[in-house]
This record gives sequence, C-alpha cells and structure tokens, in this order.
Amino acid sequence: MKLSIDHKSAVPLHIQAENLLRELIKDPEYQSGKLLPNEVDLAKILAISRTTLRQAINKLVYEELLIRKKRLGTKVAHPKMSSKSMNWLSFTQEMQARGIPIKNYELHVSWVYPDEFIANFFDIKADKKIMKLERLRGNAEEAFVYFVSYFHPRIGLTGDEDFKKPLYEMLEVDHSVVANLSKEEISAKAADKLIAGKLEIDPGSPVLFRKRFVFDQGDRPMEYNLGYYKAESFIYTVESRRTS
Amino acid sequence: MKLSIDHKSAVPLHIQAENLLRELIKDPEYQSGKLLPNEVDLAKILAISRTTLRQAINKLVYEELLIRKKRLGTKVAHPKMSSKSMNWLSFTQEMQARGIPIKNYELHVSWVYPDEFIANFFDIKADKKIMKLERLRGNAEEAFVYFVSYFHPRIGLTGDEDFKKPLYEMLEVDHSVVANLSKEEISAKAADKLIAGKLEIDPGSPVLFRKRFVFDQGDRPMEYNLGYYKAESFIYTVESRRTS
DNA sequence: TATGTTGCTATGTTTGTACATATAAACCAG
DNA sequence: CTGGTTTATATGTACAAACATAGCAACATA
Repeated sequence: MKLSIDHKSAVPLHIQAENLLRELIKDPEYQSGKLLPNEVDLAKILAISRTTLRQAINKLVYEELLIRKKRLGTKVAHPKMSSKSMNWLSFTQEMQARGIPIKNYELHVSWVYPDEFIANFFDIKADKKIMKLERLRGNAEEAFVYFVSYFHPRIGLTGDEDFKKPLYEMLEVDHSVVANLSKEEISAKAADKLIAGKLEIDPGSPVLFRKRFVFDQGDRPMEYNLGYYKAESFIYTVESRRTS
Repeated sequence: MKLSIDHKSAVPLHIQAENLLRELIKDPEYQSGKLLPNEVDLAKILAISRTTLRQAINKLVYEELLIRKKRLGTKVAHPKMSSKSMNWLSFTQEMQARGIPIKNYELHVSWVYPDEFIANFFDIKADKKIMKLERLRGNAEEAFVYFVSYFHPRIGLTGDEDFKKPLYEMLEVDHSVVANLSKEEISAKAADKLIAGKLEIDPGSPVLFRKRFVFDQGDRPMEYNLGYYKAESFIYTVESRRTS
C-alpha cells in the first residue's frame, strides 16, 4: 500500500485517507500511545482539507480504533475488541485491523468421529469422520487463545487447505461457503490440564470460554468452534440499544 | 421530546437532529418504507445546513437504521436485528424469563467518592459522593452473582428506593430515567478474596466478569455496573448475522 | 502559598459553496 | 416501437472559513 494520497485517483480522498491511517497506526510508536499529528498539520501533510481528514478519522473513531480528546489529541484506542465489526470478522482480521500480527503457535488437523452433540448439531451420522482443526494462537510474545473447530462434511475440506489465511476468507474463496450467522455462548471456566498446558497457565486458573455455532447463507450449520482465551487477554464487548 | 431544533440549546445541532430523526422514523409511514424528505428540503425544514443534517443521517446510516441510495433517497433500513437489539433484559427479567426466581442475599447501599475511572465516565468531579449499590443475588439454593453499581448523581437517588423491584423499572417509574444504551465488556477473571467470599468459592477460581456501561435516552451515562458471575452459572449468548 | 486569570492549542461544531456521480424518467431520432 | 441521449433529482465528495469549548500552563494577584 502506498502511503500517500492520489488526488487523481477515482477512489475518494476520505477513503484513501482512512486506509492510510489504518496503515499508519500500525506503527509501534502509535500503538504504544503516541499522539497522531494534530488535524490541521496532518491535513496539510496529506494535502487534503481538514474536513476530509476528519471524515476518515471519524470512521476509525467510530470503529473504536482511535480515541480523541479535546486539547490532548488523537491516539490509538488500544485494547478492547468492539462488537461492531467483531462477530463478523475473523480473529485474524480483527487483530490485523489493530495492527497486531497473529502468530500460529500450533496448527493441527485431524479426522475424528463426531460426538453425539456435534453429530446432532451438524445433523449427520456419527459413523463418518469429520475434520477437526486445532490452533494455538497469539501475538509475538505469547499464545493466548486455543481454538478447536469442527467442520461440516458438506464443505468438502481435505485437510490440505492453507490455514494460514483467515479462515472464513479461505472457506469463501476456495470452497464457496459463506458464513452468515453465528450464535455464541460465552462463559468463564477453569482451565483443565490440556488447556493450561497450551496456554502456559496453572490448571484451574480462569479462561474465557466461547462456543461458536456458525451457519452458512442457507442457515445450514457449517462450523462448531470452541475458543479458550487466557483470562484478561480477551474482552468481549457487546453494544445494545433498546428498540421498544 | 420536542420535534424541532433549538439553535440556542447547548446540545449540538447534529445531535438534536439525530435524536429528532430517531423519533421521526418511528412513524409507521417511514417504518413501512416511505422515503424521508430529501436532504436539501429536510435541511431547510429543520433550518440547519445540509452538512449538519448529513452528520446526523450518517450516524444512523452507520447504525444501520437508515439506508441511502443515490437518486432514490433515504429510508429506514428495515428489520434485521443483529445483536444490537438483543440483550436488553435486566438480570431479574432474564432469569424470570427462564422461570428462575431471584433472591437477594445481600443488598447494601453506600455513598462513596468516585475513583478516577468512574468520575471520568460520568464526567463529574471526584469530590462529590455518589451512590454505590452492592447486591449479592442468586436462586433459592445459592448466590451466584455479585453486582456493584454506581449511579450518576443527576438521577437523584436517595438510597431509600425499593431495590427489590427490577432496577430499571424502578428508575423509570420513580426517577424518569430510561436506560437506552448499554455497552458491555465480558471477560474471565480470577476471584479475589472479596468476591470469593461472597460467592463461596475459592480465591483464584474463575468468575465471569461483566462491566456494563448504561446510558439514558440522551446517551448520557447513568450507571456503571460490575457483575461477577460464578463460573458455569451464567452463559452469555450472542447471535449475530452478517449484514454486508 | 493559594487562587484566579488569561492565553494557547487541540478538538468540536456549523455554515456555505461547489462540483461529481448514479439513475430513473422523459425525450427524441431512426 | 426501439434504442440511445438528455435532463432532473437524489446522494456523494470536497474545500474553506469561522467560531465554540475544553484543558493545560504560565502568569498575576490576593
């Protein structure tokens, strides 16, 4: 991505500015709290008007990627994933949007017989093996989440897929399966031996546990996913407005 | 709510316009698909500039309450409730909906100085005491959640209220404060001494921790609530549909 | 010392203006 | 009647210019 604005391009300036900001704030300096240049200067640097620049900034503020404070300035709003885009971005994408690169610590594919619960969810017989994907993921420093996914056989996965790409992107592009609806259950749990080992914490210490039931466009079940997040490493946010 | 714009009010015109639009589009005519007046006319009617009006409309478009189409116009984006509208039940109501009667094990009102975080959220000075409400609640067998709530002084609570009624009902009926927007953060935590004591679990064992920021109709902060749920006793469910 | 006061600087709000673009509908030529 | 062209109308993009407001800091006063 080019880090400058092309006034002749067909793509609107405020979109260009937005993208450019998204790149810019990945800089560790900004990630660690440095203020962005003030609006007037930044507009001058980019050679666009303050209004246009603000359009771009506003979008990111709305996404809670940036925080503005009068007289203080604008900086990246660190942690805390927002439910706005979340839910419908994969883990990788969400982290990337924040400039946090994701590392796969382990990635393991196996074929297993579904237990009753899973067979029931997928509405399949239990005598047919399905693909199980286990992933231990985190940032550069540490692994902080352990995922276990099961996929519906209908999708036709072979196990040779490129699981380094964002999962839903891969499924969409290579297997024409589009995730459309997700039902999630979030609770707290004590880590068992296995999870504790993976996340390098003591058995019995807390993890955030998320079950995710994912459906495709036809509302057919496509994935069953279990996520174990190291406590404090992951905050689930929900915003809801009364409708009555 | 008055359906006109007050240019002398302290509240920004685009906010007034936004609220006004929210009211306006409740009209069954608009709900059933009628186009809003075009921007130029509407701006003229409200006696604000088109740009300001657009600020308001943009917000609603971003919230997916309105849809715009070039040359066609702007109308309400009908149904499609995502997780936005869900989750709007109080704890008591939630439980009652499941047929679980709720018991208050402890109920304690006190007046405290807000810490920096709370003062900042409420946008008040830290030298004024605010009401703190602690409640230990559960079913007939055991207490499984410990709540701590702080209320904005604007509400004018005295401490003599009847906290046995559902909280939001009491606030609405007796204090004319209507909860309208809630932002929640859910994570897993290890119970400290205090929480462990209340919930009768071992210190260090997992609890589901929920922060809740509640806003009234004017999007003004009204309550800050911390909830500690005994692990396994509470599962948070979220359903979200892709909108793109 | 404590307390105003004032000014600086950042974001926040608002207006006026202009041109671009998408598209439905009216129009016109073959 | 058919197919292209124009026009009217809506949103979309962009700029410039003010003034408002919040908060910090430096200075001045009691």
